[in-house]
Order: sequence, then C-alpha cells, then structure tokens
Amino acid sequence: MLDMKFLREHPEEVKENIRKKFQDSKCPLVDEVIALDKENRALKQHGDDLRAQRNSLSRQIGGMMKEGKRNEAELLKQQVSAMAEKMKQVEAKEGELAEKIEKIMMIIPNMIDPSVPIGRDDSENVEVERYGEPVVPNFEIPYHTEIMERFDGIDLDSARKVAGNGFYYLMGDIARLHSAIITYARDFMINRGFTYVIPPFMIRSNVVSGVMSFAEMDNMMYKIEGEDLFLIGTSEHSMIGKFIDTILDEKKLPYTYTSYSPCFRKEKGAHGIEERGVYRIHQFEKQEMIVICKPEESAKWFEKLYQNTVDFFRSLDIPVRTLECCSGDLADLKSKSVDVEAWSPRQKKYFEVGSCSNLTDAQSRRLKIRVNGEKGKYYAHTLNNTVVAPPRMLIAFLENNLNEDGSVSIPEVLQGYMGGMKKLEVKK
RNA sequence: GGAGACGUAUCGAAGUGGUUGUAACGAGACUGAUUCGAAAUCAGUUGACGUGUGAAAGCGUCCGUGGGUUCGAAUCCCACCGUCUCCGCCA
Repeated sequence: MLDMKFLREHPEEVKENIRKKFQDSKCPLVDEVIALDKENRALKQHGDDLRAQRNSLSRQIGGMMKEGKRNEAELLKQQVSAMAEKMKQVEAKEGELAEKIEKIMMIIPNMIDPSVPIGRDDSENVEVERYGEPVVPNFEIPYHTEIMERFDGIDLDSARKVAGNGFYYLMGDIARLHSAIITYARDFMINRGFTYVIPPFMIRSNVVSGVMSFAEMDNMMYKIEGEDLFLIGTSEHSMIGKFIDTILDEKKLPYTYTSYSPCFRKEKGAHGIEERGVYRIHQFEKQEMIVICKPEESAKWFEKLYQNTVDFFRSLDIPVRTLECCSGDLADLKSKSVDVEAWSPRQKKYFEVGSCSNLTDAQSRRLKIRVNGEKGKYYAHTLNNTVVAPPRMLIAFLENNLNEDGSVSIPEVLQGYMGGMKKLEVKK
C-alpha cells in the first residue's frame, strides 16, 4: 500500500511503476484515486464544518438548559435536528468514498526497487550468483518419493485416504531427518543473533488482509468454519501481525526473529508432474526469519537475510543459486525479492527452496506498524525470508547426498541432531 | 462451557448525559532552575490520525470494536472482541 501523499505528488512515477510490472490496466486507477481523494478531502472539510457547527450549537443548548431558558433551547434543538439529515448524507458519502479509495490503494502495487530487473513473469527472473558446484553423478537419481520409500520414509497412499492429495506421512529416519533439519535451522539462526519464536498458527481476518494481497488470500488461506480464524500460510503472517497497530521505539530496532510453524496452503490451480510427492503440499513445516527495521537499513538487511539461507544450505553441502525476481513476477506488496534455489541433480536444474522479500513500508502502512524516532514518526520496513522448509528441502537433501549404493550421507553439522548417524542405510 | 468484575492516551487512575471535560490527578519521559556533579526539590513541556499552512493557529475524529438512542455520549441501550477472578472440563 502506497502513501496517498506520495501518490498525489508523484502520479507519473506510480504509473511508470505499474507499467514496469506489466499491469497497464491499473494505470487509470491512479488518476481515478487522485480525483476521489480530492473529492473526499473537500467533502471531509464540509462534514467537519457541519460537525463543528453542531458541536457549537449543542454546547449552547447545554448552557441554556442550565440557565432555564427552555424555549430558546427548544428552538436551537430544532435547528440542529434540521441539520441531521444533511449530516447523515454527508457521512454516508464520506464512508463510501473512503472505502472506494482504500480498495484502489490496496491494488496499486508497491514501488519496486530500482535494481529490480524488468520482465513479465518468472521466465525472466535473473540469476545473481551460484554457490557450490552443481554436480551430476554418474548414476541415476530416482524421484525423491522413491528415495524416501527405500527407507520406508513416506506413505502417501495412507495420507490420501486420511486427508487427501497434498498430504504426507513422513516416517522413521526420513521423519527424523525432517525434524533434525528444522532443529538445526533453529540453532543456526539463533547463533546468528535471531530470537527464536513459536507463534500462533491461526490468525484473524484483519491480520490476514493486512499481511497479504486479496489474490494471495483467496489462493492460499484455509478458513476455520464458524470462527474468524485462518490457518497461517507461513509464520511471517503471525510474526508481522504481532506488530499490528503499534508504535515502536526506534532504539529497540531492529527486531530480528526466527520463527517455527507448520504452514497451510490451498495451492489452488493445476501443478505439473514435477510437483508431485512433497514438492507442493497443503501442509508443511518451515523455519522462517523476519526483520522489522528502519527504512535506511532494509536494503542491508535484505542482503543479510538471503545470505543466511545460502549459508544454511551450503553448510549441508547443497549447491544453491540466487535468482532475482523480475518486476512482473513480484507480488504487489514487495519492493524486491530474491529466491534461493537448490540444485537438483536429478532434474539437472535448480528449484525454489526459499524466498526473501523486502516489503519496504507497504506492509507496515497497512498494519500501522510505526516507529517513534528522533526525527518523528515513520513506518517501519518489513522483510521476510525462508530459512528452510524441510519437506521440500528434503528433495534437494536426498538427491545431493545420495550415494551410488543407495545410502544417504548425513553432513557433519546434522549428525548430532540424528543421534550420531553418519549415513542412512537402505533396509534390506 | 458456567458465574462475576473490568477495558480511559506511555503506565496507573478519576470521570454515570452538557458551558468548569481543551479527558482531572499521579507516575514516567523531556526541558530549564538549583548543584562542582548527581539525588532531592521547584517550574514548564509531553497522545494518535485527518485537514489546513511557508510554518502555525484553527477545525474534525478517536475513551476495546461496531451499531443505536439523544440537540449533545467515555457516560444510556444492543452486539461482538479481549483481560482478570472463581467453578467445571481437558492435554
């Protein structure tokens, strides 16, 4: 959500930004909302005048009643009553206009960072850097569910019976590996100075509409029947929501959290054959990081955040690359976003395992997350990034650590979390 | 789930229909005086949002949220949300 003042003063820049995101059909909204805003302010002035008049007359009535001038008071009462109809109309119009304006402001995209490459969709995202050697071994690597099955580590058939497609039973060493990765990720981030948090896994609708766009909400969120509650799609939702409607002390910034949660997503729409197994699922677990900081520091934090994910994967010997999201692939609230992708030796390409975003002040404006600083009040910047989402990351883990004899090596940093195991051996 | 109490600005807290409510009072914070410096003391300042302006003044809105009654609502009525205490149930 943009600042109305900014939009009023820089309409051409806002339109240019919309065009860069290939959403040209939204351009007319800019002039439309400026006109509405102008009308709204004039109407508000009119309403304020009426209210001032009423307040003043009502005070006079109060005075007269005390002095016992009943007849005069009655006359004034009638006068104020006569205004009532007009005020009602003005107030109704005020509400109507404010609603229209907000609706438009919600769909005008955030200003993208000047460094964001211009492109229509994810095919035009730009590789930034590769870390580690993407190795293709000289033996065949099976689909990840097949590797898991060798260890009796997955049961999708039962999951389908119990909950439907998009759910899984992880079992035995594979389940243990999953938990080990989450726990290791938690400690990894704690060691980097982040505060560990376990947040609510359900949130109210007002938080939902603050942290994401309407399109996302419809495609992602599960609603609890009969309650004003939604299952979170990521702990970012409850973690940013934590700060809703607050004024933070500048001295306490930045807030750097790493949170654990299960995540629930509808994942509406058809998905390809490469997204079977545990790639795209309705329920998964994730270790997340979020930062709330001063505007001038968000660019620096952005770099640090995705670097954390890169370092995490590299500590497990998984080759990764960073991919800059182009303008058209950037969600409307985001100013800049980098995906971290892990190497798949089976597919011989990289696939997404995490996403790092700087939302500048767009999210905080919606949620009213402000900072009381030396130079006055301002909106904080919010950022979020995936540390790791183990079900999906297991794909990269198993593929990259698979040995020719079918065993899977466990990197040193993880062995402690696996009870000292150095290898998963195939059961005969 | 049942019963009761409560929700007022950074915090505590008064305020049960009106010119004296511009939300008292107290604490905290900030500024100044005093002091070699500090504590204590004294004086002053200290909510948010919108509008307006060169800047201001002014005006409007906000007393958990949303409605209603009234010329006028923190105050009365209704619904919802939340907190606390006790009871019940349950990891």
